[in-house]
Amino acid sequence: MKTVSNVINGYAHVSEPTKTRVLAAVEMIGYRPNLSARNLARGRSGVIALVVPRLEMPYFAALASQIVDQAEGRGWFVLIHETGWDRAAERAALEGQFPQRIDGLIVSAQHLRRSDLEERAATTPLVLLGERTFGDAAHHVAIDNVAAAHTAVEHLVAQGRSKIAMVGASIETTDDPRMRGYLHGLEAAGLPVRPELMLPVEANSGEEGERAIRELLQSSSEDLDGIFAVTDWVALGAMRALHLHGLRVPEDVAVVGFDDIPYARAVTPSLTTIAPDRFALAQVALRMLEAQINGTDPLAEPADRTVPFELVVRESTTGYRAS
Amino acid sequence: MKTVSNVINGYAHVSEPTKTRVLAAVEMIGYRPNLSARNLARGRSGVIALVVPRLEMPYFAALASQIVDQAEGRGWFVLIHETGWDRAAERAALEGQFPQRIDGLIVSAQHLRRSDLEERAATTPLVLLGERTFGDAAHHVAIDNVAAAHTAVEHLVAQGRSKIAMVGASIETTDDPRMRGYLHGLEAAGLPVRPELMLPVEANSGEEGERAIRELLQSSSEDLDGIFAVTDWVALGAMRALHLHGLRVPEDVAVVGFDDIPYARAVTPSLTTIAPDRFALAQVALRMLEAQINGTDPLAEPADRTVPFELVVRESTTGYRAS
DNA sequence: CTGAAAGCGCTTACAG
DNA sequence: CTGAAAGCGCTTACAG
Repeated sequence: MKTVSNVINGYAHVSEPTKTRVLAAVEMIGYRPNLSARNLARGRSGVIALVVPRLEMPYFAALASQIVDQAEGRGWFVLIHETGWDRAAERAALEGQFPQRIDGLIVSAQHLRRSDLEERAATTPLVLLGERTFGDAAHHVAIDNVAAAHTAVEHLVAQGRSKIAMVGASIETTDDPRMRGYLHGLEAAGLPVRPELMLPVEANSGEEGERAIRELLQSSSEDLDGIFAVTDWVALGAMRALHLHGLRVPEDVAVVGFDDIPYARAVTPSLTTIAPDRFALAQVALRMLEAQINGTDPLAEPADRTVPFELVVRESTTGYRAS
Repeated sequence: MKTVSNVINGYAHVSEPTKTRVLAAVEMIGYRPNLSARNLARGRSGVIALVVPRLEMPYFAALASQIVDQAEGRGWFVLIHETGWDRAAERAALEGQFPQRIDGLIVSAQHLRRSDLEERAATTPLVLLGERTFGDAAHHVAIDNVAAAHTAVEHLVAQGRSKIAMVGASIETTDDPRMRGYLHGLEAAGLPVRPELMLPVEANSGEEGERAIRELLQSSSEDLDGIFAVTDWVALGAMRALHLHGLRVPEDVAVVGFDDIPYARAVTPSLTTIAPDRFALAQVALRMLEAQINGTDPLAEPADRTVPFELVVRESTTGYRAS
């Protein structure tokens, strides 16, 4: 019994011939472990939860797709749970209020604050995703958002743009990393910071992006030639406002988005954007979770980990090529 | 023991006072059943698989989102599995080759044939989703695709369009329901069928949609004024080709898509499309699966079920309204 | 290195 | 209507 278990679980201390015999038997009868039983015996559920605002949003769908794939390899199931951008729902998820016991939790938080994490009662292993960092309050994985935003602005400057607006929901927060990257980018190019081009919106939606740009264009100062949108979705809205105002992309105004959702390459003009390395994001998040669950490094402090990103240049900044 | 179990599972034959006492105790100690143990005892895994080509595609993400939500209410987990549009992967999924035992299977098939179902060895309860029907070879849920395509064409005709192309991957199949709806639509309007406007593509992708329309425009007969695309994704590609050719949507050519993915309302112009009732789709699929799993109607023949759809009219057919 | 035994938390005949 | 007992398929000290 124990020997077979040792072989199945890849533990040491099994003689080579015995191992071979066990494996042959496994092969012959087509044995596959019953995960319910294993989890019952181990006191685990075998399930991790992935909490996202809305699975329907392509960025989260793509992320979920990566996590599902990679979790499968570890014998974990992924319970996908949606918060609908609601802070209360995010806090509830933090406390592990699921219809099923959960071994770990990956949360893509939108509204969570540091205090939410400090007040957290649940001890379920947790990894946070997303733009905001929480210092040592939780394990966290993301791209370097400051550098990414800087890169986006740098690219706009390289296209000869100098009046570059930024649109996004988190813009009023002084320490928002993407805004800091935007400011660094302007500074590095020797461009002045123009507060009237910093456009905060209620939410990172297409509707809000459209409204922000429309209002800017309708106001007196119409002289912008570049837009950095904090998500592709916002960028699509911005492009709609430009179009309705009779401005061409990129001839009049160049646009850069963020996320590289599938539609970024399907729209006309296709969208230049920041593409996070989603595979790495999923991989690192799962590793951090695994380490916590197995207690591999129980003393390890919560850490911020960074994964690569890439600027994908498309038509919204460089125009149409001959086809 | 048995009594508590009866109460928890909502079985009959428990006296009212006893029931109240049990429930009070449950409440007090915060008892929640351990699903691993329950499933082990019941000989189930508590997991159903949802097989889709690619979760990243917004249509499937939206569908998955519905199914995940509604499955949760039944105490089921959803294992999401991707086939990458590969027929072999779809067949493998049919045989239940998962890393975990599965109680049931919902498959959104792209390339499956009737023979694949007839040859199926696995007996895991199965519900198929998608355009194609399989007669009595399997349980199946979908919208009435013939009627939906007919509605799309009818709408184009109502906008004064008469030279209406259809673009899609399944178009060469004579019995493709959307093509039949397209033909009915033309016939009902007294319009001639013009084979040169029926554009088959390799896959329902943006790239293919774009290529098909570009080639049509480059050929001699340039006189089209309407396009019915079998998916929104294909429609986006078609709009790109029109744009690059200097044609305006909808002034020169009106476009109708299919699926109502989130981006249909974010693009410029926003896309008129067929919106399947996704909630109903998920609901019916789960009910059919549940009936099979519980053997509620073991004698029931596999059945085709239909759920509602709706035409959502947007700018790609009626133009921009004053904002 | 390996076997026998207990136990994980449920469900389900089986008595009563 | 309700309790005692066995069993679901694993894992894990515990002997040897």
